[in-house]
Amino acid sequence: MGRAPCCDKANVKKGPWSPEEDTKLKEFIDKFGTGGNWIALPHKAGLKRCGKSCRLRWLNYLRPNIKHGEFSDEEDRVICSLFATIGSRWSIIAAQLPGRTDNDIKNYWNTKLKKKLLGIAPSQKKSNQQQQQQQQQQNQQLFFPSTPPLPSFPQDVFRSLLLQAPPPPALSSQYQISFGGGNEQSCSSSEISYGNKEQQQQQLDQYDHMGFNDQSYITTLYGSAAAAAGGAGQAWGSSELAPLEYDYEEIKQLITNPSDSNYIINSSSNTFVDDPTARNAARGKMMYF
DNA sequence: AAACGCCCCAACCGCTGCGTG
DNA sequence: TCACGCAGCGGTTGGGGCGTT
Repeated sequence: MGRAPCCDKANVKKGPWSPEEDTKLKEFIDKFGTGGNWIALPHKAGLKRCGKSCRLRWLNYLRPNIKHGEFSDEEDRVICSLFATIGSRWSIIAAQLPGRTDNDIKNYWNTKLKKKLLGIAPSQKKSNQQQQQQQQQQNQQLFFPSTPPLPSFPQDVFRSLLLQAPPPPALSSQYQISFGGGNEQSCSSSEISYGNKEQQQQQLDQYDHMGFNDQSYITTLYGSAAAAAGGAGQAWGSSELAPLEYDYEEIKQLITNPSDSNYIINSSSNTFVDDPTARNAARGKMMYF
């Protein structure tokens, strides 16, 4: 049996909000707040809407200081760098952009920024096959994005470094492998280089089989390193974003000196914590793409 | 002017995690 | 420990707007 519906679907209005409904909702919340109970709010406010719908309308449109309109280059940069690091965690990304909502950013990414990054002109007519090819290219590029521009790394040298890196003794072997990073939560600069060579080699082989290459690993590390440098040990919300301009020597340092711990973003407190459970959970999402 | 197709975005849907009894 | 209810989140959808034919 499924979950009980949050409201009586037959008696709630759906679709676009009218100005009158907006006014009712805004005036009610201005006066009484949400009371921490969105389900009860529409009834109290005299709205024939589902509580979830009210919440969404308030958060995405009515609440104060919402910023609409064009995204700046700086906002683009923040979105790109965070997407490269944590993937489609829109709420976390939105927390870095005052006035922007997760929905806004998600829409902006899906409709504009992604295409902008990939250099896709709008309204290009494509066959199904072309569309499939483009989708594959997009998947490959987006999880290992190339913006901001990545330095060029010698692939064989990187693989060699990766396999030679010493495992930090404190870490349990079951958490030692972490490739990806494009859409998982782990944000350690050096966890990619940790321990167990056999498992690492297996993972490398697996990624090779999936069509990723060593440049992808570099890209992954690049994103993770930026996040770790900017946020490790600090409250995520208050940390300055790290510059992304790591050169090869810096990346090499990060790989060969795995001195910091593994950090996972704690999504409720927006802090970095060393949490094996969370890390393991994040790992489960790694192959999602 | 009409038809068509694409784009964008507000809103919805369903899932997950957390708090509570 | 379990079930339940809720808030929050991310993916998806539908329809209006707009450009093109």
